[in-house]
Amino acid sequence: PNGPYLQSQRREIYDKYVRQLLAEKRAYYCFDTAEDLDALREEAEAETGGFAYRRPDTFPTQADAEKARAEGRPVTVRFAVPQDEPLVVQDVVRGVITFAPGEISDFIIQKSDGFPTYNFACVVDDYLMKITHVIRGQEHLNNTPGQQALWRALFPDAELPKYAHMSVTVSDTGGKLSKRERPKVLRDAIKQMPDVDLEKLAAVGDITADELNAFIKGQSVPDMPGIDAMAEYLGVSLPEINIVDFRKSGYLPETMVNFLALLGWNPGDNREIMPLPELIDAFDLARLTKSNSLFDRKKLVAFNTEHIKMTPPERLREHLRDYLKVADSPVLKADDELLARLIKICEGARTLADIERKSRFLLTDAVEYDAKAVDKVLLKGDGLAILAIVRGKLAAMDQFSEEKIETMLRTLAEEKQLGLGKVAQPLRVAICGNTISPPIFDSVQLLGKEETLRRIDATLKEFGRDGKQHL
RNA sequence: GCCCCCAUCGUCUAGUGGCCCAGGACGCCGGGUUCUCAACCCGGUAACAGGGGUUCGACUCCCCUUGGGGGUACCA
Repeated sequence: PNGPYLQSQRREIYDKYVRQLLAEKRAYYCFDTAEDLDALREEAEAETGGFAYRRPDTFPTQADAEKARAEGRPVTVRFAVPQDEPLVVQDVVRGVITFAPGEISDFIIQKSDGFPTYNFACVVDDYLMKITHVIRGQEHLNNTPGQQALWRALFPDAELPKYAHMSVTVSDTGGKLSKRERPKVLRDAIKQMPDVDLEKLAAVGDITADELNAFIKGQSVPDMPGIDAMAEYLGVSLPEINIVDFRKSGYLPETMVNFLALLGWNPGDNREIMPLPELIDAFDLARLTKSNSLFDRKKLVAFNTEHIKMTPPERLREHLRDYLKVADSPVLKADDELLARLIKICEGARTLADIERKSRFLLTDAVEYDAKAVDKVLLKGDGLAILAIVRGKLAAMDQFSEEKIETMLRTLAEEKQLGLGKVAQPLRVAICGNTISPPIFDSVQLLGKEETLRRIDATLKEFGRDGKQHL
């Protein structure tokens, strides 16, 4: 009810408060160009102190401002920050923080294009929108004394909102967890690949060869879609940073909320894995942590495993479907019933991507053989011979249920005095091309008798000398 | 450079002067279970950054050092 919420639509509101400050001599016009300010900063640096804008003894008048504007000089408005006493910030997580007089210098509240700066707009907005708590990252702590001084000048009778400055989540490579990490990883990867086709790569990223070159040299960064496309083309996996990255990697929304909540906060007991309602109930501003935290992806995966286990089946199915859409997976063809079944037999999966990976073979026609798996399971030892026997047994079955398939395979293994693995693995590689799949009995049953036999035959033909070797 | 914040196992953290030769979780290591990958079960490893104070007693309070992070824009 306090809108409009677009800054461009709130210009009159901000202007009103700027005029008020100007009239009260708590703000003043400035006509410095960018070059002027650069020079001032350089000067200040030479004197080893920090830069502080020097307030003029007498403030320019409205007429001065109009004249400057007419002459084409930039006109900005600065807030005259109270300099007679320290600025004290009361922070919910950090307590009392004192900034010495002079530490916060007069900052711009209205830009030369007439727009308010963030530090001004947020104060006006917080007041008008009746904000009670300002909860943000530590990077804003140094803005706070200025903002609060502004609040007191503008709304002396109104109580300040509560301020809570949270710790920052840092990356294992040092510094804030930042979007810039993705391009950086890609750039380093490209440098490691001497014979990459740069022309093709630029085309994939939808940028020019020059732009790609500048990117590799570290002079510029293309937009994210381009970065993503190039990474995919090169087979480089980028660290997840944006929330969509985590979605694409198969993490549940519940996992992200839970994990992120525990970075810089804890409930005070040993609880970690919590469903959303419990999390909300347990949350308390007073338990925010002061020190920075590092984003540990291994622990994230563990959290996701737990959340996949505790999410109700129907809900998990919806999450899976969302994931499959994002991943553009062939498994998307599966109906609700099949998806539910896949979730069930993939029990213990760590991410939705795990489920997808294991289920793929059911929804694709061509089997992609993993060379290592074929070599180890089929070519070395009696894999092919056993597979031929299994084929015969499967072909002879009239009831094709998981139970019957299990009984058959176990009996066969016993007869041949082999571990079940010796019998199951060749079959697994034959139907899905690698050694990773749901339990073999379910896998075979879901594939169906006809298709299973077809794939076994194709495998025997592809890798067997005559396809009729015997044990 | 200057200003601000922070400092317990590898990581996230519990701990607010005696309950702590420091608890939990993830990881890691070892073992068990097992048709693959996971999951699961059992066990283990591992920390109060350093130095000064204060106190009968410091992980806990104070100071310094060191280290990490943030800010230093007519960006948000």
